[in-house]
Amino acid sequence: MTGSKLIHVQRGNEIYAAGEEAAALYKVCSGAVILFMILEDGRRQIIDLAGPGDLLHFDLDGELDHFAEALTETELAVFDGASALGDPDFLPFFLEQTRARLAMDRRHITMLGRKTAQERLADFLECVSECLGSAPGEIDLPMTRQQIADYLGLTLETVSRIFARWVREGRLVQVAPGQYELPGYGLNRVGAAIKVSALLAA
Amino acid sequence: MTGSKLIHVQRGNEIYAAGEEAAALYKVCSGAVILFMILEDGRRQIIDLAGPGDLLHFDLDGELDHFAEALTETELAVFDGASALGDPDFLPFFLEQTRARLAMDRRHITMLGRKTAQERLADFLECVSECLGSAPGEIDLPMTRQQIADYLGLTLETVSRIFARWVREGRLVQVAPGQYELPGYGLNRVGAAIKVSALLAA
DNA sequence: CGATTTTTTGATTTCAATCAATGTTGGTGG
DNA sequence: CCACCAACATTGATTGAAATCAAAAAATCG
Repeated sequence: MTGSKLIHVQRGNEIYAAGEEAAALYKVCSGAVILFMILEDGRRQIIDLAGPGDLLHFDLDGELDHFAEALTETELAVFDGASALGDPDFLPFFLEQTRARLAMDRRHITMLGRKTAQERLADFLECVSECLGSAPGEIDLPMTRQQIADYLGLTLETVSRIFARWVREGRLVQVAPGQYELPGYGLNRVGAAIKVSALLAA
Repeated sequence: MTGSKLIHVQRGNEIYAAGEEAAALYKVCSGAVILFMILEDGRRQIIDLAGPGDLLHFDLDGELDHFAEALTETELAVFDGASALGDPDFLPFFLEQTRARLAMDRRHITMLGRKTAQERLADFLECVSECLGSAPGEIDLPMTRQQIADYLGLTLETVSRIFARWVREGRLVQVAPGQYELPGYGLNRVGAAIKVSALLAA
């Protein structure tokens, strides 16, 4: 990336805050980032997860309307958006990123508006396994119950209960803290997608 | 718009469907459009409202993932996105539109994930009064209860009950079918924004 | 190892969904 | 013009999924 500099952010640290002037664009090189909004009374909603290759926001000026925080130790390329858009190589990447982010957000809206707690968590695990890319059938979850709940529009207790139920019913195996596995996945490793539907089956 | 043609769509008619190849971009000239997704079992979520000046989608190729339908009689400019992006006047407009749409979607996510039914409806009325621009303090609502519910992630009964309660409590006045007014608005017409907070006050 | 954070689990409540009529409105044709 | 019909909206009774309240248990960290 021309004219970019690299920064490191530790787990849990803020990258930018709502209200800050949008001065730079950020691209994730390694690690994972959560983007979120906070209501006046403290209610929090995580908007998006960003992994390697993703841009965090697309604002070239004005105030940012959301917060960004490192979920794990994260390396970011920081650069000036206005000048980068002059680069003919950068523009298609920028457009594709915004398009992809809009598609993610549309899915997120549909999930929050119309899906049950269990469906949301299943969708989320599928999304995480793609997005933060672990081996197929395995899920690497560097998030607390509260963070998952804030992404899904639920409470941490509800998230905890659903995990507990799936593990109790043998639909999900916890191999380590923050690491889960879908049992019997070896049998149907047809594609890359995790068969999260198995989590919901009656 | 260079190389564009105008089309008319009647209220309730489909503009495009999910699964269609993204061949053209659409800009609303007059009227209003809803964008929505439908789950396999028929649950529907309205993603966005588009009014005059708005682009409906931003996909230059690939399959569209959502539906677009005219809410009122609508006039649309249809044009080729790929060639329009070559136009140096068009690019900034396109970028600003995607940015604005992302901001709307983030607010929508936060609303669906973290707000109560009443807060959602109040937010929605505020959004509609800006977006489909009626006079300040007045709200023009060309949508059925079901459509409002599908935007807010609620049922039509819940939406109906909240309207009924606000009208009963004198927080909202129905001047005509689909037309509401905030009473006492003349006193605080400080800015352009409707004081929806009055709807929620204890 | 102690202290703090995070997670689990249980009991109870609550908001909105669901189920079920009834009432309105607007368009159409007699 | 009015009667009829089909959408659309309201209202009530009841249920239900997830939130809230409240401890205990487990994991993480210095």
